[in-house]
Amino acid sequence: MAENLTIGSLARRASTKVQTIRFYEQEGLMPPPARTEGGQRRYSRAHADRLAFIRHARELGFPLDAIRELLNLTDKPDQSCERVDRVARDVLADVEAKLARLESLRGELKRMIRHCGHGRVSDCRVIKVLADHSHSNCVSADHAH
Amino acid sequence: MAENLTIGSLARRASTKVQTIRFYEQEGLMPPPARTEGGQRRYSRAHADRLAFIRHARELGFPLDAIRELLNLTDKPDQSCERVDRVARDVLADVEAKLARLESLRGELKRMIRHCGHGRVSDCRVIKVLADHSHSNCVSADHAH
DNA sequence: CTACATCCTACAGCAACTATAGCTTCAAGA
DNA sequence: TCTTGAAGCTATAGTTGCTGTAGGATGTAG
Repeated sequence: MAENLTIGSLARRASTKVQTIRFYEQEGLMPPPARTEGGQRRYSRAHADRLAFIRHARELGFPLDAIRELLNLTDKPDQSCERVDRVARDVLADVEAKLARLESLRGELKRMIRHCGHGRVSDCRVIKVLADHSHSNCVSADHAH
Repeated sequence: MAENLTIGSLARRASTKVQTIRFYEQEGLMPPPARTEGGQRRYSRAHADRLAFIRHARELGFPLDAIRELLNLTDKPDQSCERVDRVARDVLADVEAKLARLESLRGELKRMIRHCGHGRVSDCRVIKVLADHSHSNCVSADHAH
């Protein structure tokens, strides 16, 4: 069951766009499926599973290169999963770095907005902070000079 | 003082690349500067200030379109700064949305890595979670079906 | 006056898709 | 069987915000 899926129904199942699936094929992440006589793609269950794997990894922030590596590793099930662990840890480190940066941005944005005088542009605190960053207004450390 | 800056020295002051400045000019964010007879750009203090404004806003996560709007608003200093406030709040909302998403990703990645058995790929928990998302392993709500 | 850093334009490339144009195929109803 | 309309096909360009490169011109210090 669920053999011979068209690209459209596969896309609906995976909550992706048709073009994304073709893009993954072009990038070597999805193997080329069977074709009808007229040249249309027909997918098997294995394809659907692979696409689900890719999408879930993408949702977790894995870049396509990392996913490619994970997919290669699953083809060698007897290896140690050290590399898999490594890839996942790299993604986690990346996510944590982004979090730290965004948290500091949030702080500065909130401060900026809180001090907005709601008057005229010429007195606007938001504009002043953006203009005078190097002089005084910026407290956060991660992008000071 | 600080008139007639070359593009290179302006870039050094603003911690940007030369190409980035040319890119901002092309995008209409930086006004075209004076040129020498030979065609090289020479920048004034006003240019340096404007570039600093752009860079600081970028560091805070403002997209170029938003920066364009802010720059237009600073040319009309008598208007209410309501729009400025709005732009800043939009950026903050965007930052907070990204934070929420990354926090949930971090949780799932950590759980995944913690459960990795450090054995063979065929038993790897990380791979299993990525493959079986739809079935059971995923607890987070924001991307469950 | 020569050497060398810096400048110029124009264009390609990055990530990960997304959208469009212009055409063909498939499947279901009459 | 024929027709119609949805969905498929390829190829290419666009998105964001730059960054890098090629191939040449300019500016300035010694």
